[in-house]
Amino acid sequence: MSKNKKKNSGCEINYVNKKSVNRVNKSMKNQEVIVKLAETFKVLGDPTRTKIVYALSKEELCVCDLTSIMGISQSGVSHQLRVLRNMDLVKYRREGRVAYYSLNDEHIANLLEEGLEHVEEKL
Amino acid sequence: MSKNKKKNSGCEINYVNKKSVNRVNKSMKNQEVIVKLAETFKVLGDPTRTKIVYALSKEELCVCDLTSIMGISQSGVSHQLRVLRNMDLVKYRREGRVAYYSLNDEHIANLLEEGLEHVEEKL
DNA sequence: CTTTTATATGATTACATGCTCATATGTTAT
DNA sequence: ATAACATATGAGCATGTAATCATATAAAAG
Repeated sequence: MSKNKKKNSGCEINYVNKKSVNRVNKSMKNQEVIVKLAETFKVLGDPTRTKIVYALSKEELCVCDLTSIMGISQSGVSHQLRVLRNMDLVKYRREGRVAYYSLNDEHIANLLEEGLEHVEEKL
Repeated sequence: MSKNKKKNSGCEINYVNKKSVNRVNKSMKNQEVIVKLAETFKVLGDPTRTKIVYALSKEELCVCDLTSIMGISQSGVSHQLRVLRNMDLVKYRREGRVAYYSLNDEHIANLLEEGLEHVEEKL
C-alpha cells in the first residue's frame, strides 16, 4: 500500500485520561467479585424470580403457595427457587413434605427496595 | 381406562394456605413494575455492565477511558452504555467529540453497595 | 471542502436461559 | 408394603443476548 496512514477506530492509548483510568483501576474490585455481583443481579433480573423474591419479602411461603401466586407450573417455580438458592438469595426449611422458603439476608429486601425506588421514580 | 385415580403432580388448590396467598397477592406490585424492576436488575446482571457501573460510581469517565478499563472493544463498551442509558442507569454529557458518562441517580450506587455487601458476606 | 478522531449502531454469530413435560425423590398415611 | 402428594430435577425447545466486525455519525482541525 502506498499509504501508511492508519484510520483509527476508537481512541489511541495516548488519548486516555491516564490519571482517571489509574484511579479507577486501582479501586476496581477483582474479577471474581464483579462476576459474583453480576450473577446476583442477574438472578434478580428475571420477572418470575423478581416476583418470587418480592413475595418472599412479605412473608415465608411454601412452594405450593408460590405456585399459586406466580401463575406458572410448579416445576417452573421449583427451578427458579433452585437458582435463587444457589446464589444464597433464599433459604428454606422443611416441615414434613412442605418446603417453606424465605429471604436469606436483609440485603435482599434492601436491594428490592432500592431498585423499586429507582424504578418508581422513573415511571 | 379402568383407573380413574389421578396421580397429582403439584399441590391441589385446596391445599394452599389461602390467607398467605391472599395477603401476598394483595401487596403484590403490578406486573409493569415487576417487569421494570427485573429489567433494571438484568441490566446490572452482566459482568461487563456491572464493571462499567462500578467504575462510574467512582468518577465520571469518557468512553475512551472506559474502553481502556474494560478490556473489550470500543464498540462493545458503546453498546453496553446504550443499554445502561436506556434503563436510566447512566447519563452523559458531550464535550466536543468526547462523551462523559456518569451514574444517573444515587440509587444506582446504593444498589451496587448493597449487592457488594451481600456478595462479600458470602465469600 | 477533506481528514482525523471519538463515539454510535446494524449485522452476525455463539452461547445462555426460562419454560413445560415427564419423571424422580422424599415424606406421610393406609 | 403401596398409595398419595409436595417438591425437585433432567431433557428439549424457543427465545434472548453479549461479543466482534464493519460501517455510520459527529465534531474538530487542516
